[in-house]
Amino acid sequence: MSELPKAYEPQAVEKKWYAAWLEHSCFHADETSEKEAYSIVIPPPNVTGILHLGHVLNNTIQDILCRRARQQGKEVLWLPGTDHAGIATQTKVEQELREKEGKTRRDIGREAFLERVWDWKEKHGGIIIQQLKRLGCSCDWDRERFTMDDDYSAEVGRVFTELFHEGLIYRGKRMVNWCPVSLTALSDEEVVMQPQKSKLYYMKYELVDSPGEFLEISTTRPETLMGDTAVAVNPKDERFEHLIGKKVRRPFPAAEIEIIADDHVDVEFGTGALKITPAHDKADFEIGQRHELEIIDVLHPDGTVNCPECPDLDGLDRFVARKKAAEKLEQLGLLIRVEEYDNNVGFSERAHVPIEPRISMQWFLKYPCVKETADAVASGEITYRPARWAKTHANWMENIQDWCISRQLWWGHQIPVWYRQEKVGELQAAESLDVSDLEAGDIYVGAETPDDGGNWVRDEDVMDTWFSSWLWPFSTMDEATRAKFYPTTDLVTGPDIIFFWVARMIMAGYRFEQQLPFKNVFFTSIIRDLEGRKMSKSLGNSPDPIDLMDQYGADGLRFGLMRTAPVGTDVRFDEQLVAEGRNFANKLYNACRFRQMATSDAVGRHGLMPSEGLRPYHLDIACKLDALSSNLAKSYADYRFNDVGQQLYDFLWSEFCDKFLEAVKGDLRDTATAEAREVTLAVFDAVMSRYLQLLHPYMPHITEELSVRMAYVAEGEFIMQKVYPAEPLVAGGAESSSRADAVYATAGRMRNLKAEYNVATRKDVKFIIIKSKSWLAEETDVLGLLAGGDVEILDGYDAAKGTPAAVTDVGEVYMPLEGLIDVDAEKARLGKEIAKVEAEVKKCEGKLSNKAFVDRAPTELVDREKERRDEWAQKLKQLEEMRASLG
RNA sequence: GCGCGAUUAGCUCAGGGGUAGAGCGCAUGCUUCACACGCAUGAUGUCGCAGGUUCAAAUCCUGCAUCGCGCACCA
Repeated sequence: MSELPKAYEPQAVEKKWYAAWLEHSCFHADETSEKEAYSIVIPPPNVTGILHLGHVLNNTIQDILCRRARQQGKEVLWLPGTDHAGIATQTKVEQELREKEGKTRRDIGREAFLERVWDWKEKHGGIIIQQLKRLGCSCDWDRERFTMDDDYSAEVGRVFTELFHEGLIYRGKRMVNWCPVSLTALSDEEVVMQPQKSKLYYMKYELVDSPGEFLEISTTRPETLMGDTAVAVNPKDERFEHLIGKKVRRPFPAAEIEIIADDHVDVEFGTGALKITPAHDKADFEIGQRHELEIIDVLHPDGTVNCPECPDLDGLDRFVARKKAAEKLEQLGLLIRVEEYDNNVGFSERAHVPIEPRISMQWFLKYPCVKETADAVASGEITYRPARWAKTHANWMENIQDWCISRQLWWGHQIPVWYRQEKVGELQAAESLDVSDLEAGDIYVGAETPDDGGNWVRDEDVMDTWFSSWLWPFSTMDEATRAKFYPTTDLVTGPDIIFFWVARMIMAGYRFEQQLPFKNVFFTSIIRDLEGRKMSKSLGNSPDPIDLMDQYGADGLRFGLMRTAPVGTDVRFDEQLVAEGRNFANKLYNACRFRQMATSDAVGRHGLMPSEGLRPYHLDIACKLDALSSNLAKSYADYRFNDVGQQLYDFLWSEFCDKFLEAVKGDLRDTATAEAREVTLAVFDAVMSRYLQLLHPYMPHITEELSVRMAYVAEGEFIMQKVYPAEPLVAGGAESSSRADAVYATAGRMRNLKAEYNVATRKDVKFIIIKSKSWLAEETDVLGLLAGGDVEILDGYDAAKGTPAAVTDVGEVYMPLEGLIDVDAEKARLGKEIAKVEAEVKKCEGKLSNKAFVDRAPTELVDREKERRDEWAQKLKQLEEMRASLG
């Protein structure tokens, strides 16, 4: 080890250990194990996805939980896989097809197109998996699943069939969110509202009965005017009361439409009169249903106008048509004015274009087990962390609407419904295929084509991708695995998919497995850039995790991200954090390198503390290691990962390196006695071997590397498989700790003195200590080492006037400096210090003279305050004496 | 509109009824034989604003402000 470079180089090390873990099946979960089960299913990333920082955070947390569970002796299953991501994947392949061959999917046909998607999947599907491996994820890759694996697909079909026969899945012509780019229906959850700068057009329709009289109407969508079948006013609106039931002229195509009264109309908004286009607006559709209005669809699926009666509009894109329609109104003298108007418009989450409310034939699901799902979270049977997300969950469950599960795509699980061929033409022509319209013998729902010899055609639609992901926690497991590992223990995911995924999985768990799918859900933070913006490709503010790993190592990235990832709020990502992670790895590496330079003998391979020759520093660091271990357990119990990281950091850097290693440095030099060296090496090893285990979940690679190099694990063993010992390293040891702490604190004061008098840090100085603690003589060697000087204990000391001095926990410290003594300077310095201490005394006294405090605060608090006052007063007295001695 | 977060050092963030914390950055000094991805020392805060509860509030309560996020939307 001594021949290794000064700085830790993670790249080769990380690669080596990941390969070794894989080779030895360290990640494989044994379903026949007797050990307690711990399981997580990965939130399957899109098969075409590329790793981003959100994935890194999310999967690092899962890996930490899994590695920690292994250290607790559990049988761990982390089940990985990918999601077919219907729209995203299909869009990508279609785009490629268009760019390379200038063809659409319809040009090549369903079968050929699907072949292409599978090819694409084979080619690109493995990327994100490789990236997760690079990060160190300890998934059971033998169990890797894909949502379109044959058996998984079979499960999806089975579930559909079951729910259909139960009456929960139905087909109907409804108003859905239609994406004019993807040409498919979307669920409500796939629509994102975005504020828009729109225009509000004020126009007027002439009254049929009173030519020359007009009703003023405001709208943002003049291009759907051709589909208007009524104008609505509020029945309570006195302005229009006399018009209800009368007719107005729709300008184009010319028609007479009725003025109706409906409560939905807001009297305050616009002119108070609302044009009703039942085919192109959800609210209008409902009003239309109430008043039995005709539904005129004036848009094609791709968002272009479908209105042959208006040739100048027909075929135009909806936004072009909007301007054109406004122009037409103006020419007709029917446009009053146009106002700028800010409103919210629903956009397709994937295609980033405004969705079009559209009536179409779709499959819907009435959610099963709604009550169980709401109750499970409300009652705490399933724990949401942070807890506030439970409210979001409850909110959604209350307002739940039927789920549109069909998509007009090809890539996905095809709806397992067959129609009798002869009926199809009829049905398609009629465009009114309600299930109720079909004779029982004309429709078949099931896995295979009915084999009655008839001609059957399959429903062309596929299912929403989430309709397969909601089965993920159990459909990914075979029977034996399910028996051992279901329900899973933890789920780690983003709060943005509570509706899409988490709540639906709970429903599916109850409905199909009669059990909740997981016990705890941990919602990760959303990672933002330093300006607080969401990471996105278009902004280019999303650092590539692979670059970061190249630069800082996977361990550095993991540690840096985890140390700052707050519980429950967004994270502002700063690359500096990752650099700190790398620096930390380097610090650890060098601490071990230091030990190996002293001797490559692994004195402490047995991991026990020596029973003899221990000094306070040895016991102190062992005590602190034990404290660290139990404090980490508390933080883990609350899923406070940032806390865990911070504690791991502080222990190694402040306690182990800055204090312990500096204190025992002398023991590792050639000048030390063999015994001292043995003890120190053994303590180093005992503490470090455990510390590496504690750090392992956060930095798996470097801890494995060091454990093996330092022989903390036997040949062929891995730290990742080693159970953390139940017994603490030391029992008690508090006395040693306080003695060590006093020495560390005093050394600090002595260094202060040197700094204040501009004595070079490295220059050895002679210190005199009087009125010292009885045990101090045993520790002067270490004190001198830490402070950089020699320490002499005297009964009394007649200090030259102006000698720098300080009052410490172990006695009065003097730093005689020949030629540097300046009475005035020392007086001034002491004066400052006295002022500080005086202020402290006053503070304490003020508090203690407050009768209310003394009477009403807890006694131990008052006592503590008194103690503190006495200590300060004592110190003050000593300091004043020193100043007095200066004359 | 309804709901939920956040507001602490220049930056990123911990903390939490009883002495304001870390890392980075900054200043000064160190090529000290583990580490400059380092060591030592130091400076830096009306804990968003205003009330209230309390012996005691940065912390609990109420209101407000600013930023952010959900949900619902009026064409």
